[in-house]
Amino acid sequence: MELPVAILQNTSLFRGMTEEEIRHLITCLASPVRRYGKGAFIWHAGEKVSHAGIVLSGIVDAVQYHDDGSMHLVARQTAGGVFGDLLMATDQPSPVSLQATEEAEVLFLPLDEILTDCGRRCPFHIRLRHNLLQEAADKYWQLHRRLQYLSEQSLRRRILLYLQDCRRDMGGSYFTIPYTREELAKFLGVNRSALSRELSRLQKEGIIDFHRNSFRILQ
Amino acid sequence: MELPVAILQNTSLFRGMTEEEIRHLITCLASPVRRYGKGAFIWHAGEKVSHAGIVLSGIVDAVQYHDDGSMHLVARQTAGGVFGDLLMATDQPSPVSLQATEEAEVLFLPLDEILTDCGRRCPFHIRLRHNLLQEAADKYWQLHRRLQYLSEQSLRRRILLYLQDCRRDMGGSYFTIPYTREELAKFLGVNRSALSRELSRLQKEGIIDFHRNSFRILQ
DNA sequence: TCCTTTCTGTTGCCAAAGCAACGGAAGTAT
DNA sequence: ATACTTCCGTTGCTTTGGCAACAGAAAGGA
Repeated sequence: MELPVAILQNTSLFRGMTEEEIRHLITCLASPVRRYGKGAFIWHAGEKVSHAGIVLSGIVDAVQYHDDGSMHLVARQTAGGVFGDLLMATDQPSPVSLQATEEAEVLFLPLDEILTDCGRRCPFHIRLRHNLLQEAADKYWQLHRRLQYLSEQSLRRRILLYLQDCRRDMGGSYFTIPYTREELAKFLGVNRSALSRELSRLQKEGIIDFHRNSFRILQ
Repeated sequence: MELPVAILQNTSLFRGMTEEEIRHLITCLASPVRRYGKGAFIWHAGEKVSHAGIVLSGIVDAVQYHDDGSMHLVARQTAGGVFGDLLMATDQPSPVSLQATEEAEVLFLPLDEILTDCGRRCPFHIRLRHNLLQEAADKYWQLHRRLQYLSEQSLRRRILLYLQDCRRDMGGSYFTIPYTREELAKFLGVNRSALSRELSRLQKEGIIDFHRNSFRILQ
């Protein structure tokens, strides 16, 4: 297939490279592209992973199946998203399964080839490693932030902390959040109706203003 | 000072290298060693970080100071521990401060030199990069696991999930946990007395057995 | 050994939040 | 326009777990 190099330029791993450099690199790495049907598993939980994947099209989810049969969405990647970067680097078996929630095309990058110098001394190889490390670090701090929300003891403080972070990230007094109420409740680890109730209280008390997904912090 | 290469051999970053290789590498990287007095700050929150640090002696804590003046311990490293690995890799300013809780000696490794080939083509340079990525990934999944505890809605399930993981990690029906009650409560994000109460209930119901830090899961 | 400090378990009270159920609003397909 | 589905706010009831205070056990120092 024809590689959509334009998509790759906007991925975290290939950021800052020219189309030509990316083509060169993918040749160096001998990266295969695979297609997965809707619902197909890319890796199962418990396996060891040796590649990272870049989603070229479709949706790839990291999911966790619990003992009681319930399943939990850990992360979702769409076109341009990277997965497996934090799995291939560890010796541990994967705690999550990777599944194509919609039919998906994936470009795989083998860890060994990323780390090793390919012998042609491509300078973007260094850049790739830097980008990979950055991707891992960014994901770490993202998780760290979520952990801070869950560490707040009161629902009110969870909400306010989250909204303040949102405002800071998006800059501007009005901002929108990327979740439905149900999703936000799950993200903050609380009951949906309790979340709605507390949001209403905050609005009554003049601390925030909101409608649906649009929010504003008043004080 | 004389570098304690023996300590370094047991660190995650230099794992799998001979003493000689480590010496060579440290020369390559031109890694400085610094000493910090008790309470001294290594980095302040908000700064950008360009080095990782290996603790040679003493204690280095990653802490977070809240608006209300309270402070929160995020991570602690003692001799052989690595910090800053996940800070230097991101463009974001550091969300935590690094502080020497006890007088400490630290070996610093500059990110640029880790990523770049030093020109002498040392093969352990590759190994170092691999170890660094692995360290980052391991820390990520550790955080992920903690997040799973906090995502459990009931105290009972948090406790059981944690204890089951402990048993799995330590292998054997009896196991000990590395926290006091107070610390465990904070780790699981619950009130200490509520934790004690639930532990007692679990014991009364014959689900677990414990005394102080020694635990056993009965069913 | 004795004193002091820290750690742990226990209990009563109460507020915060989970749960379930309902109804209206918004969005989508026919 | 209508029917249907999803999303959101509201409310009453109930439970969980936070909080405070106390007492006994363990640990550490003089």
